[in-house]
Order: sequence, then C-alpha cells, then structure tokens
Amino acid sequence: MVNMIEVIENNIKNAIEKSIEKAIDGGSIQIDDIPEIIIESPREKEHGDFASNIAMVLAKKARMAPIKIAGIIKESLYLEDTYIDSVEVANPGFINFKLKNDWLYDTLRQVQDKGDDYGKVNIGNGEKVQIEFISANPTGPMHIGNARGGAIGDTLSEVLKYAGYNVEKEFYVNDAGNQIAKFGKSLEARYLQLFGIDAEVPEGGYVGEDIKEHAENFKDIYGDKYVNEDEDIRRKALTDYALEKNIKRMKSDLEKFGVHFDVWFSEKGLYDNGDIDATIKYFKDSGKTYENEDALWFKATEYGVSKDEVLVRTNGIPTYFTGDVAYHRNKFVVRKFDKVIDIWGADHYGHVPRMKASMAALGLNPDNLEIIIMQLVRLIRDGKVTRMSKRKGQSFTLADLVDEVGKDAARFFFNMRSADTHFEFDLDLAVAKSNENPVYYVQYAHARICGILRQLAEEGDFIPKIEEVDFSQLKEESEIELIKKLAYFPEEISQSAKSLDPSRITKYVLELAALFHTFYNSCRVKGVEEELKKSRMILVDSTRIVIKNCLNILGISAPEKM
RNA sequence: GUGCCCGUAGCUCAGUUGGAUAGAGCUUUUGAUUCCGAGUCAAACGGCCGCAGGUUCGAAUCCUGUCGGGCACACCA
Repeated sequence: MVNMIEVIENNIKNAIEKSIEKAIDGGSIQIDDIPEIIIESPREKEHGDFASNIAMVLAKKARMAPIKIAGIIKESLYLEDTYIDSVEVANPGFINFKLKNDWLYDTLRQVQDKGDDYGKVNIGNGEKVQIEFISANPTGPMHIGNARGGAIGDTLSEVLKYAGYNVEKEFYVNDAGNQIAKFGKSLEARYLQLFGIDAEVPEGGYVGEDIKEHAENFKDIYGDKYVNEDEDIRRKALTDYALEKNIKRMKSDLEKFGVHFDVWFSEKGLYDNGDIDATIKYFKDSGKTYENEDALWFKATEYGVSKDEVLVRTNGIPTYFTGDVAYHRNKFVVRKFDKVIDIWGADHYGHVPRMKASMAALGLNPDNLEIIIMQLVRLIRDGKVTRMSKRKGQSFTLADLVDEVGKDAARFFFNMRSADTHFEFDLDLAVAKSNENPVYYVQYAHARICGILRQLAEEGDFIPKIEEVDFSQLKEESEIELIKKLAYFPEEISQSAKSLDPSRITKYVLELAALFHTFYNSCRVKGVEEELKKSRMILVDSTRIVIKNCLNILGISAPEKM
C-alpha cells in the first residue's frame, strides 16, 4: 500500500509550503494564503524528476516576478531526510527537483517485497461499490457493444479492487416487461408456424434465426402440447424455456471472455418481491406523482429534467424506467452500497438525468450513482461499417469475437481507449493481422523476461536476496527510465480508479513493455560482472511482476513462453 | 430544434486535468544480432492540435461562437 510517487510529491509539497510560510513570516513574500501546491513530473529530463509551478501561481498575488519568488522558496527549502538531491530554478519560474537514485532503488525493494500486491493503494477504504455492466437483454446473443462493456467493466472492477474498494460485479437480467412480451409472441409465432398455423411475428418482434431454433427445439421436447393451450400459458412456457437457454449461453460466452459476475439480478424478481410496488408507493406517498390520461407520471421536471416521466402506463404495466428506479433503490436502500457504477451504451444517454432525478426523489444522493457512458462500437468488415441489429439476428456476437480474435486480444483492444471515445473495431485488422496486435508486444516482453530468468536459473543463477544487492550499479539511462516507470504503477492505479478509466492501465503497460525492450537492447543481464548482474536480475524480475499485475487486471494471460 | 461524444502526423490514437521544444504505434526510408527470445531495438521523414475569437505569465487542454462526423431526445429498453 505504498505509493512512492505520492510520498515524494507530499514531501516536496510540505517542503515548499514550509518554505513559503517562512518567507511570509520573514516578510519577503506578502500573501494571505497559500494555494494548493501542484507537483508534476516534467517531460524534459533536464528539468529534473519533479517540478512545481507554485512561483508562477503566486506571482500575481505577491506582485513579484515568478523567478524571484522561486528563488526565495528555494533558499529556505528544508531538504534533510528526503530523496531530493538538488533544486534548480528555471525560467519563467519553475522550481525543478532532482532526486537521488535511492527513490528508485527503494522502488525495486518495494516491488520485490509486495509481489502480486505491488500497485495496490488504499483510496477506497473498503467502501462498498457495486458495478453493473453489460446487462444485455436475454432475448438474444450479446453483441460487440456488450463485449466492450464487458471488457471495460471487468477491468475497472479489478482496478477498483486494487485501489482498495470492496467491489461487487452485477449483471441485470431484463427478464420482464415489454421486450419479453414481444419475445414471447415472436417465439409463439415461430412455434405455431411449425404446425402449419398461419401466425405472424408481431410488429417490432424478433425475427432472428435463433428464435426459430428455440421454437424447433421446444417442439422436439413438447411436440404439439402447447398448440391448443391458452395463449398466456403457451407464451410463458416458450419464454421460460428460451430465456433459460439464452442466459445459460450468455454465462458460458462470458466465461470464455474471462468475465465473471458475482450476482445475476433478475428484473422479474423486483416484481415478485414487491420492490416495484414499494417504489411506486413511495413516489405516490411523497407527492412526486400525478395522473394524466390514466397513466401515472413522475414529476421529474421538479428535479431539473426537461420532461416528466411515465411510471405506470395506461394499460397498468409499469415502464422500464420504473423498474430501473426500483432496481437502483434496491442497490442503495436494500443492499446498502456506498457507491454504484453503471456502464451504459451511449444509446441510453437520455436515461441518465431521469435516473439521477429519481435518486434525488428517493432522498438519495445522486452523486453516489456514477454512470459511465460508453460510446458505441462500430464494426468494420471489408472496410465497410456493418450495422448491428439484434432483432434481425445478423449481428457479430461477443462469442464470434472471442472465437475469431481470442479473449486476450479482444480485452486488450477494448481497453486501449477510454469509454467516451467512438471506437471502430476493424475485424479484418484484428483477425488477419492479429500478430501485430499490441497485446503480443506486452506478452512478449513478459515471456522474454521469463526466458532470461529461466536460462539463468538453469545455470544456477537465482534471483538474489535484496540485502545482497548493490543497487547503485543501476545507473544507465534505460535502467533508470524503466525503474521510474515501475515507481509510477501505484499512482497509475490511483489515477485510473479516481477517473474510472481502466484504459490507463493498458497504456501504462504498453509503455512499460517498450521501456523494457529498450533496456534489453542496450543492457545485458547474462554475462556481465556479478554485482551488476544481481541488480539487473532484480530489475528484470520487478518488471516481470508489474507486467504480470497489469495483465491480471486486464484479464489477459501472461505467458512464460510464446 | 435541444443535449452529449469526437475532431491532434498519410492512417489509428496518447497527451500526467492549464506548463517548459505537442508524443507513440502503423506506413515509408536507413541502420542494429559472433553474445540473455528479431514477435525486438535505434534513427529519419511526417503538425495551422477542425476554424475564429476570448480568459492569463502560459491554452491541444478552460469559455464563447462556428464547421464537420457520430449518438440520444417514446405510455421502447
């Protein structure tokens, strides 16, 4: 649970703050209060390891030239017992800090000491977080958009666990409501058609091949038993049968994709256990509703939403919105999650403000509901955009994707870009040129390290004990840059968790792998002087650990041989 | 019409939440292995950060406007 970067930044912040206080007391700087001190790591190496712009920020308030303020701060900086080696002032007023290499050597000690746990930070404090994603309709197979949601959701969950949250992953099964009714009617039509009965799939129903298959399989089991049954009974039998099959299929497809849910939550269950009625009653009792044309409306406009929302239709059936409000009430009120994260496709964007409004109406803090809107995936095949329509049954499914490009490549790909970017998945590229996929670049780095260590072990050279290593041997630029990157891993987890953006980890591990390859080409591990070899073995092994931790978070295998 | 996302090298995208000379990968060109895994590395080429204003010491980043692409605005989910 140590974040070296955070420790150093706080050290520098404190030193600067004390220095400024001293300057204020001494009258050399005249300001009322000290603003937040920001420490950054400069792009240019000549600018040191860390830098602060505080002098420029203070310039106006203090009515002094920034360069002069920087000089004053530098003069009374207290640097004992820190990693700071030297301080320089640069135009127009930056204060640049150069560190002793000890901070890097201590980083290696930490990586070795923590192993699988290196990178873990505690910003979550064990807070109970629920993350809900995919939640695809169980009326057909999952499509490629669901795959993106799955990869992002699953990886974000792991990031949050690393960041100290108590995470529960959930899939909301829409097994009730209008779509299911249409699903049942579509199945019924296909079933009756098998007996030569002139039945039509309803307007807006499901016309995919999978519906026909369900009907045929159903017929194989039950024959004509349901042909002359009451239609409600017939539809229910067909729906129950097909839903079970579909959900089973989704679970096994997700298993192959490496996504595992802690809870599969049934929408129907909300009707059965009274949560829906309780929610409607709560809204009614608290005066948040009115009736219009026999429908029950929620006064969403009182919460800043542009229009009111229907809770119960004229036909007496609650809307999807009502179900979702009851569902979220269940998350917060019944199951007591501190924080809830939903990952939705951009086509659900319009749903966000009314959900937030309903949380407020329930007396809950809308800020505890975080909604990640994921831009839709466009599928490119033969250089053309292919449209996906689940109802027409012609979509490229999640299962197809895993079969064609593999779990590792698919998960890596989806996590290369943040959720809010439009994403084009070029199948031809991913399939035909899968060897060029960056996932191999990272996995290769891992396998390469394992290869080196394997060979050394065969020659009797094992990873040395930390106490026996003289880290000051490590001073080549490629070594320093690599260790620096390792030092940033916990900070990367922290940033990734705070911004709810798992793609940072993918970008990080790519850069880490690149730095390793650079190191490999300029420095040797085998065949160099003993002390240097020992310290490089630690460096290489530490790199292996961090790459592996990243790949674990991403849900991607870390092969020892390729 | 209203709201949201995107616009950065020929292509795909980063850009540490306002910092110093805007970076990778692919493509093209050139080079590197008697030695730990060449699925690798090094270098070169490549830019009006969509456009126009504004905010300030400082803008790809924030604000306003504008153009282009995508998505959403149901008694659907």
